[in-house]
Amino acid sequence: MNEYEAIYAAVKRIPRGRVCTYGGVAALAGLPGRARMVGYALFALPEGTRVPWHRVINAQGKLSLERVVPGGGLQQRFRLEREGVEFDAGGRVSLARYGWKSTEY
DNA sequence: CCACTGACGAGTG
DNA sequence: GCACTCGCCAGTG
Repeated sequence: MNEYEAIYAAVKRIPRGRVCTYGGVAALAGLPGRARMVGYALFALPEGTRVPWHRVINAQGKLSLERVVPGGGLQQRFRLEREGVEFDAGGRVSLARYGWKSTEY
């Protein structure tokens, strides 16, 4: 299994209605400290690959997709809200409430 | 081989 | 809470 697949597998473990940080996904994938690799892998995510990528956000509770394509974060936000994840006035997610840890579930 | 870039994180001011 | 810097490492030219 290459590192990308390991990352995808880690993302698939995130329960519905929860979110995980890039660093968290990296750790689950066995790539501690390689948060950027997670972002790189998700950027190169082939369409058709069933991965809940929208549940992956940065440590600040923001949607990083917005950095790449302004406006693209709306789609991610909609998907999360549809799962019951709430956003604050700043458009950020409370990791204290929705952050997922591998020890749970 | 080198320089630069990037869905990031942690530390600093 | 925000802006900046540095460390991280695969891709790209």
